[in-house]
Amino acid sequence: MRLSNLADYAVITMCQAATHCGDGRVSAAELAAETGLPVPTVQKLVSKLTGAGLLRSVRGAHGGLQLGRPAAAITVADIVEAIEGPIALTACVDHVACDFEAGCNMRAHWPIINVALRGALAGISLAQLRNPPAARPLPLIEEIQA
Amino acid sequence: MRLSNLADYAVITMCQAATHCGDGRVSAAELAAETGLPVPTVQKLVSKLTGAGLLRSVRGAHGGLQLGRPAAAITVADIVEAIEGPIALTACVDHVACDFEAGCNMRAHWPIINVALRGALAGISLAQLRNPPAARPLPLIEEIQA
DNA sequence: TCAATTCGGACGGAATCAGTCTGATTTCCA
DNA sequence: TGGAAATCAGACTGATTCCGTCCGAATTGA
Repeated sequence: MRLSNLADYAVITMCQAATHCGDGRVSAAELAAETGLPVPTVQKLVSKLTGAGLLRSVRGAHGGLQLGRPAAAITVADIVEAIEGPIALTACVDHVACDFEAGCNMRAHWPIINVALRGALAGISLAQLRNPPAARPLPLIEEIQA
Repeated sequence: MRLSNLADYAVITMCQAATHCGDGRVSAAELAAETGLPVPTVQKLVSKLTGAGLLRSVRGAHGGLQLGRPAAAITVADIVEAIEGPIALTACVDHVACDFEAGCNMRAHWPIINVALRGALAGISLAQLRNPPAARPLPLIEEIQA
């Protein structure tokens, strides 16, 4: 149920990249130095984030990285999905057959849980991360149901 | 971001145990046979579930297991927490120091995400699992924010 | 007192993940 | 146009965690 370390690092890295938004390009080595993460790890993250379109890389001398979209258009859900793949708590939602379906009535319930989780992650943009969170937290699902 | 297999199995096992609610006691071996899970695995699950109070075990001859509370008072969140510990996506919410706090503004945001996730799991009781889910799914967090 | 049943901890194998390294590609400058 | 610099991209190794299994101890009913 824990987020992988790489996904956690990716959020930190993207957050740091956003602070260089107006500075032109940033190298992966700079991001590593500023965040304290190992350089090869940041390179690995950057590779996946670029593939997902969240970062845009320019190779060659004086190359570097920049955000692929405005910070407000990048959410935590986007970053997590770029590193870990689709956001889902169980494999059975990925259309993979489950060996224990006989005694399992959860199949119809997991999508609801997954949507709630993804919604929570998608509700936080990179732009919001640079500011303190809203004073009023999101309502609880329990309160909504009541 | 995936639920561990054991947590998934625990939900299935509890669901099966609930079907024996009126039959007195059930042995772990019976639950294993009905769900198709390995017997030792079910025993391990039962041990943790009993420790959390979700199951009640009676030792000795003609012993067995029964629900520790009414099915309506046991939620998926309870089961998952019994197996995996507190529901949280990142370690930093557990009051564990994070090495990368310098460039990390996520600290204030994770509790919101965690609460939303736990709420989604806590909104589904064991009694509900035996019936098809409500026709109207829960609202998306995105819709709530709008 | 004996037999049946469960609980608890310890062990081995497997899979996944984090981290490191080396090679290929691209661009700028002389 | 050629060389050099800086970057990205993929493959590999080591370690951690997790799953599944087994065996001994404790408890209860006959």
